[in-house]
Amino acid sequence: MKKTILVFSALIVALLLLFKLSEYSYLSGDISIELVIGGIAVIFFFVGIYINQKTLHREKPIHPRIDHKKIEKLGISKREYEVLELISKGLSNKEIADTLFVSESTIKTHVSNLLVKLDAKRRTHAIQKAKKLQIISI
Amino acid sequence: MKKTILVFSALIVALLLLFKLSEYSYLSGDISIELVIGGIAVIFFFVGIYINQKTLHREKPIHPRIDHKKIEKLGISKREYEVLELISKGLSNKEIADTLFVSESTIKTHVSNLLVKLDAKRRTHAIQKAKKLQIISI
DNA sequence: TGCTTTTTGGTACTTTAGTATGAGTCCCAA
DNA sequence: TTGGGACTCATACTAAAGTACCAAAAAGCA
Repeated sequence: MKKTILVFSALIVALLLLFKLSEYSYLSGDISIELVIGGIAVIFFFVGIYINQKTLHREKPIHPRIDHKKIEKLGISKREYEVLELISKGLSNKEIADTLFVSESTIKTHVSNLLVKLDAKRRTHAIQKAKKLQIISI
Repeated sequence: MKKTILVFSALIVALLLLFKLSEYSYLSGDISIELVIGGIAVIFFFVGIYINQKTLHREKPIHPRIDHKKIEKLGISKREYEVLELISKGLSNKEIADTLFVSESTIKTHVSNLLVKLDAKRRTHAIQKAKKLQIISI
């Protein structure tokens, strides 16, 4: 955040300096107005690229986004989704049960429902399908 | 590619138009030169962002590659790796056996060895670990 | 050619996973 | 207040998965 403010402050200063420069250049007749404008255009073009690069680098890791609409469409409930996430982390039914403070029977029910909803034969298959549907972010 | 050429052509045209506009505006005295330059700066700033956005989107999918050196380091053999890939696709031992034209016993042996080498408790855990180690590309 | 690793396969078990079915609780909307 | 969905849990099985141990081809290598 602080860096962003600094960059924008620098930009404003640069802009003001360019104003003065262009004014001076034009009045003195050394440089044509077209060159000044072209130069400014090029400079700000690359400044835009630079700024975008910097901000994008922090958004990249967020890239694997989950398709919440698809989860809804498949009729996967909140609890079932939690189970799905833990399955994808490689936990057993017992471990998932302990994590969510419920019995293993409950987890088995959730898993069975998940397999139907994801049209998967096994939990590994469910992982692969969920990943393909961009429902989970492995 | 064609789109890129179109965009750049449009940019050049826009630049030329701006030249003429600025010239006219300045001579007629309707708009101050500062405003023209400022406008151009802002426009090209966002054009830079736009261009960068477009080009970056095509570089993103190239990201997931597999670390062959890590596979070697873990002592995973060629056949074991094939099995690992099929596990990650959600196949059962029997299905893997049929795919590779060997018996299910053989696959069980391979899977057991894989679990030891990947330090995983289950096949789902193995998938997660292999993904984290960038050994497979789910 | 002898030695090692890989790949293959088997038997015998134990442990997880997954299915089917039924049922109780809670909450929310009609 | 009643019906439906979500969550919970249990029993009883069946089906995979995984372990342990052994052993023999096949492939690679020195």
